[in-house]
Amino acid sequence: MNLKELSKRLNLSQTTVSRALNGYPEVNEATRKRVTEAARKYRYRPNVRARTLATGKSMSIGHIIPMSKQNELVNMVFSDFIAGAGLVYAEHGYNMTLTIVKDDDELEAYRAFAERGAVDGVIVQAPTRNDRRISFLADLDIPFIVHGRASQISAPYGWLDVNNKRAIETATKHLIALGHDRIALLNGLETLDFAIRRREGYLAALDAAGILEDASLMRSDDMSEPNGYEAAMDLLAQETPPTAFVASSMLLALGVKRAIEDRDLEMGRDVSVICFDDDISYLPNAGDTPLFTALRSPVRAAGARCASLLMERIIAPDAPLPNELWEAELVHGTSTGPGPNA
Amino acid sequence: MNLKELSKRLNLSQTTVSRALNGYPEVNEATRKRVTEAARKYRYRPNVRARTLATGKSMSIGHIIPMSKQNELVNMVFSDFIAGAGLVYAEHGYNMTLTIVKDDDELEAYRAFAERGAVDGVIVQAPTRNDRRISFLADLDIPFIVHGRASQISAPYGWLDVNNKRAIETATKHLIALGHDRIALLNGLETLDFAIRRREGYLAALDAAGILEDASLMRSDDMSEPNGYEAAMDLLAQETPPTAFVASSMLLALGVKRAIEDRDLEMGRDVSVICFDDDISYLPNAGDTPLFTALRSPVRAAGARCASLLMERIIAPDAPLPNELWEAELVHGTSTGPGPNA
DNA sequence: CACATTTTTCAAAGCGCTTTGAAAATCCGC
DNA sequence: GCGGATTTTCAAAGCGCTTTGAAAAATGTG
Repeated sequence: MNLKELSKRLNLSQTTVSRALNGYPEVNEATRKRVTEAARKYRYRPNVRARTLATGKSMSIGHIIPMSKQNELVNMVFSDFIAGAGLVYAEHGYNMTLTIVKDDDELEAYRAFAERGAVDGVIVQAPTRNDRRISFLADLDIPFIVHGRASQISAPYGWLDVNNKRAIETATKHLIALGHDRIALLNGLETLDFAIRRREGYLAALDAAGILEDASLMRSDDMSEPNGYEAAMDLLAQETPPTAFVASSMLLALGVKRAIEDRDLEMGRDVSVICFDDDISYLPNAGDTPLFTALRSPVRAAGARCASLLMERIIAPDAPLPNELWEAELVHGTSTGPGPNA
Repeated sequence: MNLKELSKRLNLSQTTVSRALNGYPEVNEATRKRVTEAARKYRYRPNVRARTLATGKSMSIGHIIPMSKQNELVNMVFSDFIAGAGLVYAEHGYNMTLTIVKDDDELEAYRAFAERGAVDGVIVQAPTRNDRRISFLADLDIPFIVHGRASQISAPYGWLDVNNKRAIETATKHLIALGHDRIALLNGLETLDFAIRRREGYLAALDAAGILEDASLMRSDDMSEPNGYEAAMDLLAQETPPTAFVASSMLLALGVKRAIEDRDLEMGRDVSVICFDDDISYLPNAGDTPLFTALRSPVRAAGARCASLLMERIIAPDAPLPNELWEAELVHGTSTGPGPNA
């Protein structure tokens, strides 16, 4: 059943039927009722392809997930992020167009989205320092919101970020206050902006305490459990192993925990661990006393908020660009305890 | 730059330009070259909305992710599944339309996809015993593939499933062979078909060994780490605690592991754990000797295969419905050891 | 009741492509 | 160099909606 048939059945023009259904004021309430009832009766549903062509809006938001050949892992954070975003889209009548691309094709995928009119806006995730996507999208003139920031980009753009530097600075200071001074950093890939900021936070805390940085205590890799394990095993095997770890994700921290146990040590007593916690729904660091002492910032909420900001940008493209910096919250778990200087 | 402008620039009709670009044979190679070059030069990209309207195909596959109010967790398996599927879609020029819906709106979301022509096919995940979506989609006459099966549905439909019963039967038999007879089952929600099959496998193995089933040893809940922990803590506190666990996911197994350690026991020595392993990329149970003894079946590969099957169905809707049953592979890890009867 | 206003409905154009059916151009053999 | 076959190009219709600008109907006013 399409509009033509429906309007024929009703002895009305397509115009009137369309307007009745879309809530335009210039239609008699009696006929509107007649139309909506007929629409229900005949199960009329406007064809979305025709509608998007006519309106010029695709009512869809693009998310592009790059998948590298080296690190085949799709960020686990991602699924919670889109869960948050997706619900907001739905509330606004939008849906989400997801594209998984090999790394090299990434920019091209954004361009395809924009120039072919496939989506009305996009979300950029995990920006690098000087992320090419940002100016690229600005040139394409498509609304977008960055989850994170690209510190080397000066031109304004809309973003929502966690204060990664302060979060990790707080984490590190917490360990220092507990009496640790050999503190390892297991960071994410430092091509990513957030990882760089986290390192800065780590270094700032050491510096404030007069602790010299030690390159051998800093690692940077994909934030998977095995990588956390490997790095921790390696570090714990040093002559003077670290007494504490700052991990950039809960998965890394789980790897560290496994390494600690493998060496017959106890987490929270022999070795302290603090991590950044994205508050993933199926891997929660929860309870009255959570497993890990952590800096928590829920990624699902961030997804929802990014979606809202994007919706607003689409509605009002000339409004000032939103910039939001969220603070992570320190939660006390069982993974930290007094260090050698306590 | 749209088709009209481009063809004007080239002094050709829209027909010819369109055909040249879409590789139709009835166009002179010389003009085709001229057209493709001009298209590149002017960065012409066909508008996807207009194209989908004209062709009647949306070139998009729908995935619907329900999010319950009770258990707010988005299945973790899901993100690896779509990573596999997404790449296959891309190869075929399709992309993925994702909708996150509250539970109640789920069927309606499928209907919207189908009747509004938003997608050319859908994937159904995590079917229940008598999943309403299957007949619903069959009625809507839209190509679909089910990841899993709905055992109470007799009408044919396309599916790809893991032999869940045999996998868990093998797992349980493995534990029995090791000398265990008090074996707990931590299952997923038994509204889901795969969970029911897994329980059947568990019971079949017990039965074959003449072990009486014990309802107090069987749990069923969301497959999250905390649920695994809670269930295991509870079970290990019984007068005669189980000496082995069959866990329906690696997250549950991780929870079990934590519980075992909390009770100062050692996994693989005091208590054995075997799990179903979806081989999630960022939470791998890998290495020469993986942490968990497990029945492994990679979910990303399943996603890719489901996508392929769906592409085939779209191309040839009258071909026989594909049904594929995959066997899980037993991998030996450190989490199992001899039981009391060894 | 005639006229101006407002409300309601309509026919037709347009969104940017693909595709049909026909016309124009080219080619071929004799 | 001519008629027929073939290759190449084209104008126009159509996909199913929304939206514009105008007409028709209803309402109000003096």
